[in-house]
Amino acid sequence: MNTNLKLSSRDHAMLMKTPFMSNLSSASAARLMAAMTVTSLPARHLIFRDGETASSFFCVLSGYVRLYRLNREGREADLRICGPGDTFAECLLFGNRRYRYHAQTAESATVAAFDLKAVRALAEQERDVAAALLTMLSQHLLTTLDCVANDRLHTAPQRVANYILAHCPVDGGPAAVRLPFQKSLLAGQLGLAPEALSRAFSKLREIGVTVRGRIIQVGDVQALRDVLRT
Amino acid sequence: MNTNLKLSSRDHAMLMKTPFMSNLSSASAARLMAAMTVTSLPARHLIFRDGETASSFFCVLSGYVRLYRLNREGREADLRICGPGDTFAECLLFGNRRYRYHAQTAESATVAAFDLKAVRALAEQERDVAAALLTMLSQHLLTTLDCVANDRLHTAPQRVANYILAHCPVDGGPAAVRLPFQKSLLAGQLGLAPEALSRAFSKLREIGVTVRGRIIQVGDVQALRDVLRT
DNA sequence: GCTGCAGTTTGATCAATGTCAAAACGCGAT
DNA sequence: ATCGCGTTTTGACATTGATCAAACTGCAGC
Repeated sequence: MNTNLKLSSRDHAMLMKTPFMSNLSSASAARLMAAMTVTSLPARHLIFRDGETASSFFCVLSGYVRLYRLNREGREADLRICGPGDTFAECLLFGNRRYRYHAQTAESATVAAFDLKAVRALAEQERDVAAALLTMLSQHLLTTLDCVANDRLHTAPQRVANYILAHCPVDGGPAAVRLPFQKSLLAGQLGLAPEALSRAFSKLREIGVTVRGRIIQVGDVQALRDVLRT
Repeated sequence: MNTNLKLSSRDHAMLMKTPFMSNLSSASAARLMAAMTVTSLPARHLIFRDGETASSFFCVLSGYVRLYRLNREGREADLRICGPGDTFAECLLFGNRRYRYHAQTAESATVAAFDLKAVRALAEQERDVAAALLTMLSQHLLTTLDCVANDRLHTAPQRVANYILAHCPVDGGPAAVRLPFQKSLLAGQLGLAPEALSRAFSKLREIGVTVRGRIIQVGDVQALRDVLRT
Protein backbone atom coordinates (compact mmCIF):
# COMPACT_ATOMS: atom_id res chain seq x y z
CA MET A 1 0.00 0.00 0.00
CA ASN A 2 1.43 3.30 -1.09
CA THR A 3 -0.14 6.63 -0.21
CA ASN A 4 0.79 9.71 -2.20
CA LEU A 5 -0.12 13.26 -1.60
CA LYS A 6 0.94 14.05 -5.13
CA LEU A 7 -1.31 12.82 -7.92
CA SER A 8 0.02 11.37 -11.11
CA SER A 9 -1.27 13.36 -14.06
CA ARG A 10 -3.20 10.31 -15.24
CA ASP A 11 -4.97 10.04 -11.90
CA HIS A 12 -5.65 13.72 -11.91
CA ALA A 13 -7.19 13.56 -15.36
CA MET A 14 -9.37 10.63 -14.32
CA LEU A 15 -10.51 12.47 -11.23
CA MET A 16 -11.57 15.44 -13.31
CA LYS A 17 -13.53 13.20 -15.65
CA THR A 18 -15.68 11.71 -12.88
CA PRO A 19 -19.27 12.95 -12.73
CA PHE A 20 -18.40 13.89 -9.19
CA MET A 21 -15.69 16.44 -9.97
CA SER A 22 -16.22 17.38 -13.58
CA ASN A 23 -18.64 20.25 -13.02
CA LEU A 24 -17.14 21.96 -10.03
CA SER A 25 -15.72 25.42 -9.75
CA SER A 26 -11.96 25.35 -9.41
CA ALA A 27 -12.23 26.64 -5.86
CA SER A 28 -14.53 23.80 -4.79
CA ALA A 29 -12.41 21.28 -6.63
CA ALA A 30 -9.33 22.49 -4.80
CA ARG A 31 -11.03 22.26 -1.42
CA LEU A 32 -12.23 18.77 -2.19
CA MET A 33 -8.78 17.71 -3.21
CA ALA A 34 -7.47 19.00 0.08
CA ALA A 35 -9.80 16.55 1.83
CA MET A 36 -8.55 13.70 -0.33
CA THR A 37 -5.84 11.08 -0.13
CA VAL A 38 -4.76 8.94 -3.05
CA THR A 39 -3.57 5.41 -2.43
CA SER A 40 -2.15 2.66 -4.62
CA LEU A 41 -3.29 -0.73 -3.49
CA PRO A 42 -2.23 -4.26 -4.44
CA ALA A 43 -4.70 -6.83 -5.77
CA ARG A 44 -7.09 -8.37 -3.23
CA HIS A 45 -6.52 -5.64 -0.71
CA LEU A 46 -9.40 -5.13 1.71
CA ILE A 47 -10.24 -1.42 1.74
CA PHE A 48 -12.85 -1.60 4.47
CA ARG A 49 -15.11 -4.12 6.13
CA ASP A 50 -18.87 -4.33 6.44
CA GLY A 51 -19.90 -2.76 9.74
CA GLU A 52 -16.73 -0.73 10.25
CA THR A 53 -17.14 2.89 11.27
CA ALA A 54 -16.95 4.97 8.11
CA SER A 55 -14.47 7.77 7.79
CA SER A 56 -14.14 8.19 4.03
CA PHE A 57 -15.88 7.65 0.79
CA PHE A 58 -13.96 6.63 -2.29
CA CYS A 59 -13.39 7.17 -5.96
CA VAL A 60 -11.64 4.61 -8.14
CA LEU A 61 -8.93 6.13 -10.33
CA SER A 62 -7.57 2.94 -11.88
CA GLY A 63 -8.23 -0.76 -11.49
CA TYR A 64 -11.37 -2.33 -10.08
CA VAL A 65 -12.93 -2.56 -6.64
CA ARG A 66 -15.45 -5.16 -5.63
CA LEU A 67 -18.22 -4.31 -3.15
CA TYR A 68 -19.76 -7.35 -1.56
CA ARG A 69 -21.62 -8.66 1.42
CA LEU A 70 -21.40 -12.00 3.21
CA ASN A 71 -24.20 -14.14 4.47
CA ARG A 72 -23.79 -15.86 7.78
CA GLU A 73 -22.39 -18.97 6.16
CA GLY A 74 -19.64 -16.90 4.59
CA ARG A 75 -20.86 -17.00 1.01
CA GLU A 76 -20.12 -13.74 -0.80
CA ALA A 77 -22.47 -11.79 -3.04
CA ASP A 78 -21.20 -8.88 -5.09
CA LEU A 79 -23.23 -5.71 -4.95
CA ARG A 80 -21.22 -3.74 -7.44
CA ILE A 81 -17.96 -3.66 -9.35
CA CYS A 82 -16.47 -0.17 -9.38
CA GLY A 83 -14.14 0.84 -12.19
CA PRO A 84 -12.25 4.03 -12.97
CA GLY A 85 -14.46 7.04 -12.27
CA ASP A 86 -16.89 5.20 -10.00
CA THR A 87 -17.45 6.32 -6.44
CA PHE A 88 -18.50 4.13 -3.55
CA ALA A 89 -19.70 4.57 0.01
CA GLU A 90 -20.98 8.03 -0.92
CA CYS A 91 -24.35 7.12 0.54
CA LEU A 92 -22.73 7.42 3.94
CA LEU A 93 -22.26 11.14 3.50
CA PHE A 94 -25.67 11.73 4.96
CA GLY A 95 -27.14 9.99 7.91
CA ASN A 96 -25.10 6.80 8.18
CA ARG A 97 -22.06 5.93 10.11
CA ARG A 98 -20.97 2.48 9.15
CA TYR A 99 -19.93 0.84 5.94
CA ARG A 100 -22.62 -1.45 4.67
CA TYR A 101 -20.46 -3.86 2.70
CA HIS A 102 -16.90 -5.04 2.26
CA ALA A 103 -14.74 -3.32 -0.33
CA GLN A 104 -11.77 -5.11 -1.83
CA THR A 105 -9.54 -4.37 -4.81
CA ALA A 106 -9.97 -6.96 -7.54
CA GLU A 107 -6.66 -6.16 -9.14
CA SER A 108 -4.10 -3.57 -8.20
CA ALA A 109 -5.88 -0.24 -8.06
CA THR A 110 -5.52 3.45 -7.31
CA VAL A 111 -8.19 4.89 -5.10
CA ALA A 112 -8.96 8.40 -3.85
CA ALA A 113 -10.35 8.59 -0.32
CA PHE A 114 -12.38 11.67 0.66
CA ASP A 115 -12.89 12.56 4.28
CA LEU A 116 -16.61 12.22 4.94
CA LYS A 117 -16.86 15.03 7.47
CA ALA A 118 -14.95 17.47 5.34
CA VAL A 119 -17.01 16.77 2.25
CA ARG A 120 -20.21 16.92 4.24
CA ALA A 121 -19.24 20.34 5.51
CA LEU A 122 -18.22 21.48 2.07
CA ALA A 123 -21.53 20.30 0.58
CA GLU A 124 -23.37 22.42 3.10
CA GLN A 125 -21.40 25.48 2.09
CA GLU A 126 -20.96 25.15 -1.63
CA ARG A 127 -23.90 24.72 -3.92
CA ASP A 128 -21.88 23.19 -6.71
CA VAL A 129 -20.59 20.45 -4.42
CA ALA A 130 -24.10 19.65 -3.25
CA ALA A 131 -25.26 19.57 -6.87
CA ALA A 132 -22.44 17.24 -7.85
CA LEU A 133 -23.33 14.89 -5.01
CA LEU A 134 -27.00 14.96 -5.95
CA THR A 135 -26.20 14.06 -9.53
CA MET A 136 -23.87 11.32 -8.42
CA LEU A 137 -26.34 9.79 -5.99
CA SER A 138 -29.19 9.96 -8.51
CA GLN A 139 -27.11 8.26 -11.11
CA HIS A 140 -25.97 5.61 -8.71
CA LEU A 141 -29.51 4.96 -7.56
CA LEU A 142 -30.72 4.46 -11.11
CA THR A 143 -27.89 2.04 -11.80
CA THR A 144 -28.73 0.07 -8.70
CA LEU A 145 -32.40 -0.09 -9.65
CA ASP A 146 -31.35 -1.40 -13.04
CA CYS A 147 -29.41 -4.06 -11.22
CA VAL A 148 -32.47 -5.16 -9.24
CA ALA A 149 -34.56 -5.22 -12.40
CA ASN A 150 -31.90 -7.17 -14.25
CA ASP A 151 -31.70 -9.76 -11.48
CA ARG A 152 -35.44 -10.18 -11.21
CA LEU A 153 -36.33 -10.06 -14.87
CA HIS A 154 -33.56 -11.71 -16.83
CA THR A 155 -32.00 -15.15 -17.10
CA ALA A 156 -28.25 -15.63 -17.17
CA PRO A 157 -27.86 -15.45 -20.98
CA GLN A 158 -30.06 -12.37 -21.06
CA ARG A 159 -27.95 -10.65 -18.42
CA VAL A 160 -24.85 -11.40 -20.42
CA ALA A 161 -26.46 -10.20 -23.64
CA ASN A 162 -27.44 -7.03 -21.82
CA TYR A 163 -23.92 -6.51 -20.63
CA ILE A 164 -22.43 -7.02 -24.06
CA LEU A 165 -24.94 -4.67 -25.66
CA ALA A 166 -24.19 -2.01 -23.08
CA HIS A 167 -20.49 -2.23 -23.93
CA CYS A 168 -20.79 -2.51 -27.67
CA PRO A 169 -20.49 0.02 -30.43
CA VAL A 170 -24.19 0.33 -31.17
CA ASP A 171 -24.60 -0.46 -34.86
CA GLY A 172 -26.55 -3.51 -35.97
CA GLY A 173 -23.79 -5.59 -37.54
CA PRO A 174 -20.79 -7.46 -36.13
CA ALA A 175 -18.86 -6.08 -33.16
CA ALA A 176 -16.24 -6.94 -30.59
CA VAL A 177 -15.89 -6.17 -26.90
CA ARG A 178 -12.91 -6.62 -24.64
CA LEU A 179 -13.74 -7.44 -21.05
CA PRO A 180 -11.98 -5.04 -18.71
CA PHE A 181 -11.47 -7.71 -16.04
CA GLN A 182 -11.64 -11.41 -15.25
CA LYS A 183 -14.74 -13.40 -16.05
CA SER A 184 -15.22 -14.34 -12.43
CA LEU A 185 -15.61 -10.65 -11.63
CA LEU A 186 -18.16 -10.24 -14.39
CA ALA A 187 -20.03 -13.23 -13.03
CA GLY A 188 -20.24 -11.54 -9.64
CA GLN A 189 -21.36 -8.29 -11.16
CA LEU A 190 -24.20 -10.06 -12.93
CA GLY A 191 -25.17 -12.00 -9.82
CA LEU A 192 -24.03 -15.34 -11.22
CA ALA A 193 -21.61 -18.08 -10.26
CA PRO A 194 -18.61 -18.24 -12.64
CA GLU A 195 -19.88 -21.56 -13.99
CA ALA A 196 -23.24 -20.01 -14.82
CA LEU A 197 -21.53 -17.19 -16.70
CA SER A 198 -19.53 -19.70 -18.67
CA ARG A 199 -22.65 -21.62 -19.59
CA ALA A 200 -24.42 -18.41 -20.54
CA PHE A 201 -21.59 -17.62 -22.96
CA SER A 202 -21.80 -21.05 -24.45
CA LYS A 203 -25.54 -20.63 -24.98
CA LEU A 204 -24.88 -17.33 -26.74
CA ARG A 205 -22.47 -19.15 -29.04
CA GLU A 206 -25.56 -20.54 -30.76
CA ILE A 207 -26.43 -17.04 -31.91
CA GLY A 208 -22.97 -16.14 -33.07
CA VAL A 209 -21.15 -14.90 -29.97
CA THR A 210 -17.64 -16.26 -29.66
CA VAL A 211 -15.38 -15.78 -26.67
CA ARG A 212 -11.63 -16.17 -26.58
CA GLY A 213 -9.98 -15.04 -23.38
CA ARG A 214 -11.26 -11.55 -22.73
CA ILE A 215 -12.31 -10.87 -26.29
CA ILE A 216 -15.98 -11.28 -27.17
CA GLN A 217 -16.88 -11.32 -30.86
CA VAL A 218 -20.50 -10.68 -31.78
CA GLY A 219 -21.57 -11.82 -35.23
CA ASP A 220 -24.84 -9.93 -35.25
CA VAL A 221 -25.73 -7.34 -32.64
CA GLN A 222 -29.40 -7.50 -33.60
CA ALA A 223 -29.51 -11.21 -32.79
CA LEU A 224 -28.24 -10.36 -29.32
CA ARG A 225 -31.03 -7.86 -28.86
CA ASP A 226 -33.50 -10.57 -29.77
CA VAL A 227 -32.26 -12.73 -26.90
CA LEU A 228 -33.82 -10.22 -24.56
CA ARG A 229 -37.21 -10.78 -26.18
CA THR A 230 -37.26 -14.51 -25.55
CA MET B 1 -58.99 10.37 -9.58
CA ASN B 2 -59.53 13.40 -7.41
CA THR B 3 -57.04 16.25 -7.22
CA ASN B 4 -57.20 18.61 -4.28
CA LEU B 5 -55.27 21.74 -3.74
CA LYS B 6 -56.25 21.61 -0.08
CA LEU B 7 -54.53 18.96 2.04
CA SER B 8 -56.37 16.96 4.64
CA SER B 9 -54.72 17.44 8.01
CA ARG B 10 -53.78 13.75 8.04
CA ASP B 11 -52.02 14.11 4.71
CA HIS B 12 -50.34 17.26 5.88
CA ALA B 13 -49.06 15.53 9.00
CA MET B 14 -47.74 12.62 6.94
CA LEU B 15 -45.98 14.99 4.59
CA MET B 16 -44.23 16.68 7.47
CA LYS B 17 -43.10 13.34 8.86
CA THR B 18 -41.33 12.29 5.66
CA PRO B 19 -37.54 12.45 5.75
CA PHE B 20 -37.92 14.71 2.78
CA MET B 21 -39.84 17.54 4.46
CA SER B 22 -39.25 17.06 8.14
CA ASN B 23 -36.10 19.14 8.45
CA LEU B 24 -36.91 22.07 6.25
CA SER B 25 -37.28 25.70 7.18
CA SER B 26 -40.88 26.78 7.03
CA ALA B 27 -40.09 29.03 4.08
CA SER B 28 -38.62 26.18 2.04
CA ALA B 29 -41.46 23.90 3.04
CA ALA B 30 -43.97 26.45 1.87
CA ARG B 31 -42.26 26.89 -1.47
CA LEU B 32 -42.12 23.14 -1.95
CA MET B 33 -45.79 22.83 -1.19
CA ALA B 34 -46.50 25.43 -3.79
CA ALA B 35 -44.87 23.14 -6.36
CA MET B 36 -46.99 20.22 -5.20
CA THR B 37 -50.33 18.69 -6.12
CA VAL B 38 -52.09 16.08 -4.00
CA THR B 39 -54.21 13.45 -5.70
CA SER B 40 -56.44 10.65 -4.46
CA LEU B 41 -56.23 7.63 -6.70
CA PRO B 42 -58.28 4.45 -6.91
CA ALA B 43 -56.72 1.00 -6.62
CA ARG B 44 -54.73 -0.24 -9.61
CA HIS B 45 -54.38 3.21 -11.08
CA LEU B 46 -51.37 3.66 -13.35
CA ILE B 47 -49.53 6.79 -12.21
CA PHE B 48 -46.92 6.79 -14.95
CA ARG B 49 -45.39 4.43 -17.44
CA ASP B 50 -41.84 3.29 -18.01
CA GLY B 51 -40.25 5.52 -20.65
CA GLU B 52 -42.70 8.39 -20.30
CA THR B 53 -41.24 11.89 -20.11
CA ALA B 54 -40.98 12.76 -16.44
CA SER B 55 -42.62 15.89 -15.09
CA SER B 56 -42.96 15.14 -11.39
CA PHE B 57 -41.60 13.09 -8.58
CA PHE B 58 -43.88 11.69 -5.92
CA CYS B 59 -44.45 11.13 -2.25
CA VAL B 60 -46.96 8.59 -0.97
CA LEU B 61 -49.23 9.99 1.73
CA SER B 62 -51.50 6.98 2.21
CA GLY B 63 -51.90 3.59 0.60
CA TYR B 64 -49.25 1.78 -1.42
CA VAL B 65 -47.67 2.26 -4.81
CA ARG B 66 -45.93 -0.47 -6.74
CA LEU B 67 -42.93 0.34 -8.94
CA TYR B 68 -42.22 -2.31 -11.52
CA ARG B 69 -40.66 -3.03 -14.83
CA LEU B 70 -41.74 -5.39 -17.61
CA ASN B 71 -39.58 -7.70 -19.62
CA ARG B 72 -40.29 -8.06 -23.30
CA GLU B 73 -42.61 -10.97 -22.72
CA GLY B 74 -44.74 -8.85 -20.41
CA ARG B 75 -43.75 -10.47 -17.13
CA GLU B 76 -43.64 -7.90 -14.32
CA ALA B 77 -40.93 -7.55 -11.70
CA ASP B 78 -41.44 -5.26 -8.74
CA LEU B 79 -38.60 -2.92 -7.94
CA ARG B 80 -40.10 -1.37 -4.85
CA ILE B 81 -43.29 -1.04 -2.87
CA CYS B 82 -43.73 2.52 -1.61
CA GLY B 83 -45.81 3.15 1.49
CA PRO B 84 -46.77 6.32 3.37
CA GLY B 85 -43.78 8.64 3.59
CA ASP B 86 -41.85 7.04 0.73
CA THR B 87 -40.83 9.05 -2.29
CA PHE B 88 -40.29 7.73 -5.78
CA ALA B 89 -38.85 8.97 -9.05
CA GLU B 90 -36.70 11.43 -7.11
CA CYS B 91 -33.66 10.14 -8.93
CA LEU B 92 -34.95 11.98 -11.96
CA LEU B 93 -34.37 15.33 -10.29
CA PHE B 94 -30.86 15.37 -11.66
CA GLY B 95 -29.81 14.36 -15.09
CA ASN B 96 -32.63 12.14 -16.31
CA ARG B 97 -35.70 12.87 -18.28
CA ARG B 98 -37.78 9.73 -18.44
CA TYR B 99 -39.39 7.51 -15.88
CA ARG B 100 -37.51 4.27 -15.56
CA TYR B 101 -40.36 2.04 -14.40
CA HIS B 102 -44.11 1.82 -14.21
CA ALA B 103 -45.84 3.13 -11.10
CA GLN B 104 -49.27 1.85 -10.13
CA THR B 105 -51.33 2.17 -6.96
CA ALA B 106 -51.78 -1.18 -5.26
CA GLU B 107 -54.79 -0.06 -3.32
CA SER B 108 -56.48 3.31 -3.23
CA ALA B 109 -53.82 5.85 -2.34
CA THR B 110 -53.11 9.52 -1.83
CA VAL B 111 -50.03 10.81 -3.56
CA ALA B 112 -48.26 14.17 -3.64
CA ALA B 113 -46.69 15.13 -6.97
CA PHE B 114 -43.84 17.65 -6.98
CA ASP B 115 -42.92 19.50 -10.12
CA LEU B 116 -39.43 18.38 -11.04
CA LYS B 117 -38.28 21.67 -12.52
CA ALA B 118 -39.53 23.70 -9.62
CA VAL B 119 -37.88 21.48 -7.03
CA ARG B 120 -34.67 21.36 -9.02
CA ALA B 121 -34.59 25.14 -9.06
CA LEU B 122 -35.41 25.31 -5.37
CA ALA B 123 -32.65 22.85 -4.52
CA GLU B 124 -30.17 25.06 -6.30
CA GLN B 125 -31.23 28.04 -4.24
CA GLU B 126 -31.93 26.65 -0.81
CA ARG B 127 -29.33 24.67 1.07
CA ASP B 128 -31.84 22.93 3.30
CA VAL B 129 -33.74 21.59 0.30
CA ALA B 130 -30.55 20.26 -1.24
CA ALA B 131 -29.62 18.67 2.08
CA ALA B 132 -33.04 17.04 2.38
CA LEU B 133 -32.71 15.62 -1.11
CA LEU B 134 -29.22 14.32 -0.38
CA THR B 135 -30.42 12.57 2.75
CA MET B 136 -33.38 11.11 0.91
CA LEU B 137 -31.29 9.84 -2.00
CA SER B 138 -28.63 8.36 0.29
CA GLN B 139 -31.25 6.56 2.29
CA HIS B 140 -32.97 5.29 -0.80
CA LEU B 141 -29.70 4.08 -2.27
CA LEU B 142 -28.85 2.12 0.85
CA THR B 143 -32.28 0.51 0.84
CA THR B 144 -31.87 -0.48 -2.78
CA LEU B 145 -28.44 -1.97 -2.12
CA ASP B 146 -29.99 -3.97 0.72
CA CYS B 147 -32.51 -5.21 -1.80
CA VAL B 148 -29.80 -6.42 -4.17
CA ALA B 149 -27.96 -8.11 -1.31
CA ASN B 150 -31.14 -9.70 -0.06
CA ASP B 151 -31.94 -11.08 -3.51
CA ARG B 152 -28.47 -12.43 -4.08
CA LEU B 153 -27.73 -13.77 -0.64
CA HIS B 154 -30.94 -15.11 0.82
CA THR B 155 -33.42 -17.86 0.02
CA ALA B 156 -37.14 -17.27 0.11
CA PRO B 157 -37.63 -18.26 3.79
CA GLN B 158 -34.68 -16.10 4.75
CA ARG B 159 -36.10 -13.10 2.94
CA VAL B 160 -39.39 -13.57 4.73
CA ALA B 161 -37.66 -13.98 8.09
CA ASN B 162 -35.76 -10.80 7.36
CA TYR B 163 -38.93 -8.96 6.57
CA ILE B 164 -40.66 -10.14 9.71
CA LEU B 165 -37.68 -9.24 11.88
CA ALA B 166 -37.54 -5.78 10.36
CA HIS B 167 -41.18 -5.23 11.25
CA CYS B 168 -41.15 -6.79 14.69
CA PRO B 169 -40.88 -5.31 18.13
CA VAL B 170 -37.30 -6.32 18.76
CA ASP B 171 -37.30 -8.35 21.96
CA GLY B 172 -36.31 -12.01 21.90
CA GLY B 173 -39.61 -13.64 22.84
CA PRO B 174 -42.95 -14.02 21.04
CA ALA B 175 -44.25 -11.27 18.79
CA ALA B 176 -46.89 -10.48 16.20
CA VAL B 177 -46.82 -8.48 12.98
CA ARG B 178 -49.69 -7.32 10.86
CA LEU B 179 -48.95 -7.11 7.16
CA PRO B 180 -49.87 -3.70 5.81
CA PHE B 181 -50.96 -5.12 2.44
CA GLN B 182 -51.79 -8.22 0.46
CA LYS B 183 -49.40 -11.12 0.41
CA SER B 184 -49.06 -10.92 -3.34
CA LEU B 185 -47.59 -7.44 -2.90
CA LEU B 186 -45.19 -8.68 -0.27
CA ALA B 187 -44.15 -11.45 -2.65
CA GLY B 188 -43.32 -8.87 -5.29
CA GLN B 189 -41.40 -6.74 -2.83
CA LEU B 190 -39.27 -9.73 -1.89
CA GLY B 191 -38.72 -10.70 -5.50
CA LEU B 192 -40.81 -13.88 -5.24
CA ALA B 193 -43.84 -15.37 -6.93
CA PRO B 194 -46.85 -15.46 -4.58
CA GLU B 195 -46.64 -19.25 -4.46
CA ALA B 196 -43.03 -19.07 -3.33
CA LEU B 197 -43.97 -16.66 -0.54
CA SER B 198 -46.69 -19.01 0.59
CA ARG B 199 -44.26 -21.92 0.69
CA ALA B 200 -41.74 -19.82 2.55
CA PHE B 201 -44.34 -19.10 5.23
CA SER B 202 -45.16 -22.76 5.51
CA LYS B 203 -41.48 -23.58 5.96
CA LEU B 204 -41.29 -21.01 8.74
CA ARG B 205 -44.23 -22.73 10.41
CA GLU B 206 -41.73 -25.42 11.45
CA ILE B 207 -39.99 -22.87 13.65
CA GLY B 208 -43.12 -21.46 15.21
CA VAL B 209 -44.35 -18.83 12.78
CA THR B 210 -48.08 -18.99 12.20
CA VAL B 211 -49.95 -16.94 9.65
CA ARG B 212 -53.65 -16.21 9.61
CA GLY B 213 -54.72 -13.69 7.01
CA ARG B 214 -52.54 -10.67 7.48
CA ILE B 215 -51.53 -11.53 11.04
CA ILE B 216 -48.17 -13.21 11.57
CA GLN B 217 -47.50 -14.70 14.99
CA VAL B 218 -43.91 -15.43 15.88
CA GLY B 219 -43.37 -17.89 18.71
CA ASP B 220 -39.70 -17.10 19.20
CA VAL B 221 -38.01 -14.16 17.53
CA GLN B 222 -34.58 -15.64 18.22
CA ALA B 223 -35.46 -18.76 16.24
CA LEU B 224 -36.27 -16.50 13.30
CA ARG B 225 -32.89 -14.87 13.56
CA ASP B 226 -31.32 -18.29 13.42
CA VAL B 227 -32.97 -18.95 10.06
CA LEU B 228 -30.67 -16.35 8.59
CA ARG B 229 -27.67 -18.36 9.75
CA THR B 230 -28.63 -21.53 7.91
C1' DG C 1 9.22 -23.51 -26.55
C1' DC C 2 8.18 -25.60 -21.98
C1' DT C 3 6.05 -25.53 -17.21
C1' DG C 4 2.99 -24.53 -13.72
C1' DC C 5 -0.79 -22.41 -11.87
C1' DA C 6 -4.72 -19.59 -11.67
C1' DG C 7 -8.70 -19.12 -14.06
C1' DT C 8 -12.22 -21.20 -16.91
C1' DT C 9 -15.02 -24.72 -18.84
C1' DT C 10 -17.60 -28.92 -18.69
C1' DG C 11 -20.26 -32.61 -16.63
C1' DA C 12 -23.23 -34.53 -13.11
C1' DT C 13 -26.20 -33.61 -9.60
C1' DC C 14 -29.13 -31.02 -6.48
C1' DA C 15 -31.72 -27.35 -4.45
C1' DA C 16 -34.59 -23.49 -5.19
C1' DT C 17 -38.01 -21.21 -7.47
C1' DG C 18 -41.21 -20.31 -11.34
C1' DT C 19 -45.48 -21.98 -13.64
C1' DC C 20 -50.01 -23.81 -14.20
C1' DA C 21 -54.08 -25.81 -12.33
C1' DA C 22 -57.16 -26.86 -8.77
C1' DA C 23 -58.64 -26.72 -4.03
C1' DA C 24 -59.11 -24.07 0.20
C1' DC C 25 -59.47 -19.95 2.70
C1' DG C 26 -60.67 -15.27 4.30
C1' DC C 27 -63.23 -11.31 4.19
C1' DG C 28 -66.71 -8.18 3.05
C1' DA C 29 -71.52 -7.89 1.62
C1' DT C 30 -75.92 -9.48 2.45
C1' DA D 1 -74.53 -16.67 10.06
C1' DT D 2 -74.07 -17.38 5.17
C1' DC D 3 -72.62 -16.49 0.46
C1' DG D 4 -69.56 -15.45 -3.15
C1' DC D 5 -65.49 -13.82 -5.04
C1' DG D 6 -60.84 -12.70 -5.01
C1' DT D 7 -56.73 -14.26 -2.64
C1' DT D 8 -53.93 -17.73 -0.99
C1' DT D 9 -52.41 -22.34 -0.58
C1' DT D 10 -51.21 -26.79 -2.25
C1' DG D 11 -49.68 -30.12 -5.66
C1' DA D 12 -47.21 -31.57 -9.78
C1' DC D 13 -43.94 -30.34 -12.82
C1' DA D 14 -40.40 -27.67 -15.56
C1' DT D 15 -36.53 -24.58 -15.42
C1' DT D 16 -32.86 -22.20 -13.71
C1' DG D 17 -28.83 -21.76 -11.49
C1' DA D 18 -25.65 -23.38 -7.53
C1' DT D 19 -22.36 -26.71 -6.18
C1' DC D 20 -18.63 -30.00 -6.46
C1' DA D 21 -15.21 -32.24 -9.00
C1' DA D 22 -12.43 -32.93 -12.84
C1' DA D 23 -10.50 -31.61 -17.19
C1' DC D 24 -8.86 -28.00 -19.88
C1' DT D 25 -6.76 -23.32 -21.34
C1' DG D 26 -4.07 -19.46 -21.50
C1' DC D 27 -0.59 -16.88 -19.90
C1' DA D 28 3.57 -15.49 -16.99
C1' DG D 29 7.95 -16.81 -15.95
C1' DC D 30 11.82 -19.74 -16.91
